[in-house]
Amino acid sequence: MPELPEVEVVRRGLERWVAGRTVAAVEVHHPRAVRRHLEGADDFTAALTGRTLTAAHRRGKYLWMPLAEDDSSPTGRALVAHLGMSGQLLVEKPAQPDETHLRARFTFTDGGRELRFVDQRTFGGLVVEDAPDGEGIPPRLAHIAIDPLDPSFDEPAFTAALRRRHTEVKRALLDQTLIGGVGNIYADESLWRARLHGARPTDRLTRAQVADLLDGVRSVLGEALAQGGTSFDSLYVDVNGRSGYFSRFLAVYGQADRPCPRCGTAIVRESFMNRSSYSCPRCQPRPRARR
DNA sequence: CTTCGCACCTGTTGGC
DNA sequence: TGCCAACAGGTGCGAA
Repeated sequence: MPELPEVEVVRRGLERWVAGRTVAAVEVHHPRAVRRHLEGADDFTAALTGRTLTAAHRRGKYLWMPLAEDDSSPTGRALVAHLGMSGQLLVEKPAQPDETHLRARFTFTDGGRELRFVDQRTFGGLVVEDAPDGEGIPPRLAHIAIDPLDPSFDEPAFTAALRRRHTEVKRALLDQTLIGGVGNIYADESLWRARLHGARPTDRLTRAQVADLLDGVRSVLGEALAQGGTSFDSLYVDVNGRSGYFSRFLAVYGQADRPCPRCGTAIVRESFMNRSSYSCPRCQPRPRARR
């Protein structure tokens, strides 16, 4: 999945290439792409046709584009998108051949480049829903926490909430109601930077350890964003199809058996929450069993 | 309330 | 060459 840096790269692309344009037509090529739009694909299409997308916003890994005010909708509405594990939003010339996993196409009244939603695994999706005051956050996204790069991120509140949890620290990092935007790659990278094993119990972390962890999260997200995100393959690209370069700078994620950049010890892969976790066994020792 | 496991999909990779 | 298991960057839901 695209995590915060990759989604933010996409948001910037939408802001530049799509915001301010008026939808001419919408084609839904796969019903799963709009499954969260409970009124169905036809209603989804009708809700967007003729409407102007005013801006592009992000909360965690969700994106939304408010629709310009219109007589047909008294309250504001917005096009909400989540990329899931493999979703892409691409801005392309109409002559470009359709992608194998093209799920939806938006054309615009200016006759310029199309917006396409391409999604191999169909875990992502699009929905139109109410967004109070136009620019307000859609209710579907209300449970997603502010991300740590946002100036309004409340560090003391996060620290308290994290230490109140009775779980392992990596689980907490991946919990989007606690902190937005962190996924499997950047959780592992952040934990390595903070020299913490993902299985550390949250209720035993000191304030200093949480501060180190947040420093790790912020620095790795910021650096990844500056590199255009992490792309191992063509599945994670910006709206123009270009890959990011952060994969070169990963210290532990996907680096099993390679030396830790800090101490040279071989990185280990462990199964964790039915997925992979990577860490340095020397810098990030497993916690002792609870007594 | 919190916490956890799994279902939801398609494709690629590597071992036998 | 084929087959099959394991794995891939996420989230929502139901169960305990």
